[in-house]
Amino acid sequence: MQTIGTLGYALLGLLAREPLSGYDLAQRLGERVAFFWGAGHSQIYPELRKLERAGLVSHKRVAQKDRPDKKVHRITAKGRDLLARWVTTPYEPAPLKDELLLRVYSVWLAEPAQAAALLRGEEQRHRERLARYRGFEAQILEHWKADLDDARSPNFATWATLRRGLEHEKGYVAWLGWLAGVLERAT
Amino acid sequence: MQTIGTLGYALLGLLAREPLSGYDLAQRLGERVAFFWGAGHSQIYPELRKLERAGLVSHKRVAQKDRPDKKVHRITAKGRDLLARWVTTPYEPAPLKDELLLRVYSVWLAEPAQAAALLRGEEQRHRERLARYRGFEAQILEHWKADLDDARSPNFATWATLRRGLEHEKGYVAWLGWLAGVLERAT
DNA sequence: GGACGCATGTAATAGGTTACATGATTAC
DNA sequence: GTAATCATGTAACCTATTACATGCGTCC
Repeated sequence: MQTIGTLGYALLGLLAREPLSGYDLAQRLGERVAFFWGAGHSQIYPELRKLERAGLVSHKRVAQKDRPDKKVHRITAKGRDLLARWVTTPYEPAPLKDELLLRVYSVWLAEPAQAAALLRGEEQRHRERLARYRGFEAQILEHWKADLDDARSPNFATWATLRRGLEHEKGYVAWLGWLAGVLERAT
Repeated sequence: MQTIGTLGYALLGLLAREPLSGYDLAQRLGERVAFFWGAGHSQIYPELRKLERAGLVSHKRVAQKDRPDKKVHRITAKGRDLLARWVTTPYEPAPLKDELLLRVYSVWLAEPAQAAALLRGEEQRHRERLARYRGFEAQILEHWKADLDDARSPNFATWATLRRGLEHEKGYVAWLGWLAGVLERAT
């Protein structure tokens, strides 16, 4: 029995909610769920084959009119069990990596005005992300209100991760605004 | 001319402040500066050789009594220039990866009590990290007060990254406490 | 004698990104 | 025709982790 990696659990976590094609999975890991994991399609397709060989997912080819065929992947009972057990497995956090913070660590060597411009651009990027997350939040509060105190509901779990994403973006925007302001005043 | 990667800039960023051995660099990237980057010694030693071949750092062997010799690395003028230019180079953020968030995304499949226990453990870990960062903050406010409004000072840059680290840990602790509470009440 | 901290490296493997590759259909 | 979206894959390369490997000195 081969051990499955974090990407595998990311795919299983998405498939535990709904059957999806490799393309769909790549969309979610490239854009929508991007506040806690990410992957490109070139990593996803081979990983799906691996999960299938391990009996954790199965697929069915589905013909579509007006579009190419797709392979719809479904999680198996075995896959669901493995995923459920993984959630509470003891864990060591990976060191977090943030290239922008790393750049700021050396910002004292750069022109303050140039650095401030870069940071204002990032502030804008994170404001947009925050707005997008607030949009998700509004939809959740509108459609899933009843699930938000039910720990057994997938919608509750989505809500929980989104709350963290929202706080992260809020804090990041505030920090970027503060730092850009300091650098602008230093010119 | 070879292009240098993010790890290379992490090492240059540390060496721009003070000369350090490979061992020292590994300490900082494994523990102290860990709120924005990380690396193990097996990655650091080869990378230092690479930076040296590119003329960005130089080293000098220093004998010590009671301890093995060490190689003290120093950034060159060329290295400092490259680092300063990199800081304001246009950049695309890497998707962030947080395995704990990924687990929470599937928490609806797990026993709430077990999940809550894992989260309380993480809450404790982050509380400790927060306390450590507050200790750094106290030292900075005591010794570097005069530098904190000088954008050209390395101490200002350290302070700026630490502020982000503090906010990150505060937000994480609050979120973990909230989520663990919800899961405990669901038992 | 054994564990621990200092100090430096290499080798094997796993994980991830970028580029290559193909092909259908729809909208402009 | 040509760009965009849907859809699936492979190959080459780079990055990062884990394990292997060595050796001195101090403390218990």
